[in-house]
Amino acid sequence: MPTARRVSPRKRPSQSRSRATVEAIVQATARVLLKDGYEACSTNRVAETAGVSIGSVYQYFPNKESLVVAVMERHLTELQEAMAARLGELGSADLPTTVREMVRALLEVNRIQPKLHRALLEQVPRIGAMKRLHELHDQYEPLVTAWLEAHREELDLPNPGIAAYVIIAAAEGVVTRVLLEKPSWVELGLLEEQLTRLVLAYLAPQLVPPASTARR
Amino acid sequence: MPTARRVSPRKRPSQSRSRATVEAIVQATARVLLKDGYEACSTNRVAETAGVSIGSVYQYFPNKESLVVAVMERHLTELQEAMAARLGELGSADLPTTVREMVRALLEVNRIQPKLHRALLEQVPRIGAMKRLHELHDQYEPLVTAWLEAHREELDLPNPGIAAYVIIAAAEGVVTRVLLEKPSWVELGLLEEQLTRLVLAYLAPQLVPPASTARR
DNA sequence: TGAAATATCGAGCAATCGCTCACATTTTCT
DNA sequence: AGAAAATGTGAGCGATTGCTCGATATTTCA
Repeated sequence: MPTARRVSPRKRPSQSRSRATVEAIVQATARVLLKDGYEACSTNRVAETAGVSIGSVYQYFPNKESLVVAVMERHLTELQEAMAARLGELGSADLPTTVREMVRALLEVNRIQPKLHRALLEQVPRIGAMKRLHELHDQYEPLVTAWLEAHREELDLPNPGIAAYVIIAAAEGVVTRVLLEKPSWVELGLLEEQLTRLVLAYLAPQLVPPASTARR
Repeated sequence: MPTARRVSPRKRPSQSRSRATVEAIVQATARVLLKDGYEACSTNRVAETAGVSIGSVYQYFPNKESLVVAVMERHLTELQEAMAARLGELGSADLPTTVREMVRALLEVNRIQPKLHRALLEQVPRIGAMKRLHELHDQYEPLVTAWLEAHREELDLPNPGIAAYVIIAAAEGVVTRVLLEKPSWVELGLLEEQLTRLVLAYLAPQLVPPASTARR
């Protein structure tokens, strides 16, 4: 009888040597994804790029998809943590200020590894890997909902849950698109202005200052 | 000397028989895409599903990607035409009414072949095919910009071009996401209400009715 | 009618894919 | 030290991929 059959092909790296291997593999996946896209991101290619044998890849990753998932997982975790940190700093200022702060946080968070972000958005198909992206959204939602509910009367919103969903989806839609198509707008601060107005106006139209007052 | 080498492998179908073949191929591509996803959408599979030999496929399509592009092209053309028709019907009512009409148009248009729409959004990678999707957006933009410019003073917007971009991106972001995640909201009419408010408030905060007035 | 144009066919090629496994090497632990 | 555990290796399997091409069938039209 040969060595016991391995049921789960995935193993956890315990020595520092193997942790470095896993690290190299994940980074290589990101690099290939960035340089040549998803279709070209074959397991053999990743192994070669990582300077590691294909066998080693399959010691820690059960299949091809899990490579991409790992990259996405990392990136999104980074975004999540950055966002959580920014939201934690949020004081109890008035509504316009708070909204602006949140918008600013969203914008800054979306500037972490923008090329990778773009590649992941544009290239990766399959809900399997993509689902994680929605989780990011799902994590903002209860926070925003709670915040809206706390200010329910002040805002007079019929349904905070739906409102939270709408503003998150709208903000993310705009940010994602602008980052892909008009990245310079972010630099110019145009986006911050417009997004703040979009969200604030939806939540509390009466608090929106006249447009001509807008900075720049 | 053998038959002249064909430079472009794509041929235009001239007889009705071949037009039917092309039709069958495009429909088969859509069907496979829908049923088994992008990865499973191989050329051989498409040919088989279309009830046509693989050779016939390559008479009219230069490569695999062009199959998916053809499907996307068709679908988006359909959406574009529907949208153009709806926008053409737009009367010269007041702002809130007009915005609501446009939102309604956007929602209805997005209900054309929703399953295919979803499959294309979720599955298809590669900017090559995806680029066409942005063109749809790009086509709304000048229309909305022009409309905003025509009502410039009434709205007091510093930059109609940016405003158009923002509301289109926001609306599309929300619609796309809701259609994928909460399709029932569309049926309930919730989305129409919220989107109208989102856009109207951004454009003219003073025209937004109190939230408690909202229907339902 | 019959030759040219158009269309269809499908066996099969070269390349690549994801992935396995028997074995070699390094590290850990007693 | 040496056994056991962890890690690394890469030739290569079987399947599939996108796609070609010579042969055949159908349509067009003078």
